[in-house]
Amino acid sequence: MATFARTLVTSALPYANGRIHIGHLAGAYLPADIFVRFLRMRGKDVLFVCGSDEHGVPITLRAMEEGTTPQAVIDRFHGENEAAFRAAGIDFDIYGRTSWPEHHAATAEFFRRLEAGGHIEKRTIQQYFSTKMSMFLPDRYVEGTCPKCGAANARGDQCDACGTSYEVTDLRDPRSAVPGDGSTPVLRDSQHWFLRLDRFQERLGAWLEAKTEWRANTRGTALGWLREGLRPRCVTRDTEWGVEIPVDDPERRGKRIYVWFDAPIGYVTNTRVWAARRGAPDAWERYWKAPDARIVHFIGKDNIPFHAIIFPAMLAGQGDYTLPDAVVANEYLNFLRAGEAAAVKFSKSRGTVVEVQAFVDTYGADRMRYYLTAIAPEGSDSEFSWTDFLRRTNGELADILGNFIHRSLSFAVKNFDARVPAAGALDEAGRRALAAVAERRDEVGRLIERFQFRQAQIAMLELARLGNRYFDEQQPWATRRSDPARCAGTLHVCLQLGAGLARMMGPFLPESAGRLAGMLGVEDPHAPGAWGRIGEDLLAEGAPIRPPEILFPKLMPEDVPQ
RNA sequence: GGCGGCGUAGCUCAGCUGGUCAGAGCAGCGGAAUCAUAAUCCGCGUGUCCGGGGUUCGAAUCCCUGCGCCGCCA
Repeated sequence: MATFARTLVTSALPYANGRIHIGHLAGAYLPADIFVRFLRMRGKDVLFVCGSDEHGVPITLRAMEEGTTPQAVIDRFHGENEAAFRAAGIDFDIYGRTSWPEHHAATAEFFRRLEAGGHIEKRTIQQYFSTKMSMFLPDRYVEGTCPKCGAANARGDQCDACGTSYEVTDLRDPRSAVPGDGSTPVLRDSQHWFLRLDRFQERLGAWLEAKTEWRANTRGTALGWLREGLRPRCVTRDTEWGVEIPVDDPERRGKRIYVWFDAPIGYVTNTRVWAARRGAPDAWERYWKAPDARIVHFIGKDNIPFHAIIFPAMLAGQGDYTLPDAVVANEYLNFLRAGEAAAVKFSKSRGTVVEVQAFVDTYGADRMRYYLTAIAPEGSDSEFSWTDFLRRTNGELADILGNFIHRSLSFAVKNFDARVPAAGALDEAGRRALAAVAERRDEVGRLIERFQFRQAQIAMLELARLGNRYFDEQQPWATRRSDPARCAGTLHVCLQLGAGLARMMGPFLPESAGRLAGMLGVEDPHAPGAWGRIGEDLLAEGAPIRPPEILFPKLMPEDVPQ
């Protein structure tokens, strides 16, 4: 892997018309946070950017349903989601908003430069218009009768009954599906602006071909688009809620830039705002325009085309921006209800949503982080279930990791006067155990660099398994009387393993890592460069240690739903 | 309809560019130990690597095809 002077990490901007749930977290935020914490611990220059995506028709519809304004909707969910991320230990450098004036300015700048380069052009299309609501209707807000099978309630562009797809204009008996509307729409001409993706076919092709290390789902989907041939894509919509189209043209009235065009620019905006707040207004360019910086996007699989094709084309069209080095897309996390065979999507209406804030409030951030990383949908969809959550957090976090820490600290506190015992002359087993710390560190690091967080966490836990095995084999409870010096050496090694674990836990379990470091009296695991010091002897002989608190109290079956 | 991903032991999953790749964890069975959150450790896995063809000296790993699941696009 090439080395970079700086890394910009982004997580998909959550849409500000609802609260984030653990499926979102597992897909685009937690993996990114682990990656970022790891890089920081290695002393790297890394910036982690996210924020709310606050434009688009769904927000206006939600406002209509609730009898409030779009602004009220986004204010509420921006605040709630930012708080939820903080509670989950997701450590953004900035959590911005696409409603910021800075963002409207940045988006306008993107648009103008694309237009100046001939990459955006105006076209006329035909579209349904609701005279009752005085608005053009996106395809998804038109319903009618399927032109093929005659089923009622077919969607605008596809029939759920027979699976046929068609143009919205082929639908029979169309009617508006906008809440409170239901009228029959009429076709009208409409002017819109199109991004000439086709002009970037070659550049994107060359760029993607080189990305052989990307995950199969991401690269496959993007290459599929290229094989099909890129086509011009409409980047404006008929809505009053969004960034104004920066053209001197009366046709722009009642229209705004498509939310999917402006949302990824939010990454840029938020970086710029971050820089401005630090009093270094140009610092953002060191992440977006520097050849020695890399950009890494974390997203869900539904976002692949936007991050692997459309946004890169927009960046390429600016002239001086760097294209993403990696786009890391996860599949979906589904919800498996107790007693049911098949998992379902997280859905508020079906009562299968587990919201982040509520989860953290009940079980703590690290338990949630551990489990969501353990079941992360990296290669294919995966399932969340409460019984599995119970089993894994108890059986792995509490029993393997937590108990190793606890038995080691307890033993040292009781038998060695709460001080780090002397290593003495370590035998082969002791030396091997200590050497394993650096080996695990390198393995975990390799896996994180490859975005294999699930495996990385397993590799971290391996160190605790190894510690338990060592503890059992050395039987310090027996050597305590028969060979006190050897017993001291054993515990010395175990505590060193604990100190290594405290740091190695940092990216995955930040809160517990800090607590453990406190018990052992070692440096903050998140200190820059701390990762490289894993495996060094951290604990001085005779240094005081604190009586252990239980890191992960076990959960009882009645502690989880159902 | 087109495209992409996935389909490996009861469960959750590793297996990159073909040759100790047939594996790990959990569950289950047997045993050891008792420092510790009744927590740990050791031993035991004859699975059509979704089906069918093909390439090859040799394929879970490449190609074709069929089936199933998920998603995207139109």
